[in-house]
Amino acid sequence: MERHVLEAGIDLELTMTSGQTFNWNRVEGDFFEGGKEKFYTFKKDEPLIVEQKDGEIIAETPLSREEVEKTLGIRKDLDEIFETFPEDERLEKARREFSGLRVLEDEFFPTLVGYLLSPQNRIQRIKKLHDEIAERWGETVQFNGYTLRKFPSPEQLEATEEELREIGTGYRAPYVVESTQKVREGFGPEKVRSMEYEEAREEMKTLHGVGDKVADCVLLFSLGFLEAAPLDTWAKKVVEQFYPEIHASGYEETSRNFRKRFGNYSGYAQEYLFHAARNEVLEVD
DNA sequence: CCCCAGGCACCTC
DNA sequence: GAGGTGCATGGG
Repeated sequence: MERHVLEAGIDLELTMTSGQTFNWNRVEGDFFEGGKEKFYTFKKDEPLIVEQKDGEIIAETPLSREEVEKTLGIRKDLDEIFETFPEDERLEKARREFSGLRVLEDEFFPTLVGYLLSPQNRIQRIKKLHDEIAERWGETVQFNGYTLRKFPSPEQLEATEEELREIGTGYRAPYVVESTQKVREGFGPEKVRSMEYEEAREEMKTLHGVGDKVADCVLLFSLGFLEAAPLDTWAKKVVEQFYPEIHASGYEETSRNFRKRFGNYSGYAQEYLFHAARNEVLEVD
């Protein structure tokens, strides 16, 4: 893969395709679309933020480091983050291989729905289902001659369980129906954000379809909890194989051990290890 | 036909 | 809290 690392130390291509986000789309070779009226282009190797309103482009701004970071929700230098980790050859190897991989802070609701669809599913298929929901319930956005769909708001996503099953969500359909209902009724990210991490995870788990792992994903990828380390099948394999002293019988205890070892940016450690394992830079099993 | 995929809810004990 | 089971769907 051709790498293009921005001045801010972000490899957008790598980050957007790493499996953490379902909210961004490639429009043509070099475009990504966000959930808002903002778009990115790398045309002529000049990264731009393109902002528009009602289909009209109102601003094309060269990507300054600050703007990139603000728009993507990145608040911390990668160097500073890695400095907080203990000496670790696997993390260092992963970083050499995937430098520029960052953790984004996406919008809460689209992220929540994405991970509600994630249990026992493939990443590509989660993305497909996420797009299908946008297609059926989201409003259209015109951009530079393209017609795109935004992911629906909780109010717009008035889908029945049967309708969601029709598009192939399977047994996860009621997760989306019931959790969307709770968000409409006031379950909001603000309250969760104000909590301490472990309390926030418990709060997230009051939503139907949100267990430990999905809670950690939503906390890490949309609510700014960089200590949240989702222990998915890949992370578990890495832990069992390379960090047996961290491994415990239950999710909660393993999570505690993981955070004890890797600290306040455990989410980053997980993301690099996850990516390394999934791409066979770390050989598991 | 089989097995598996960013797990979860629900049920026991 | 720990441990087992059923679960929709699609791809290999």
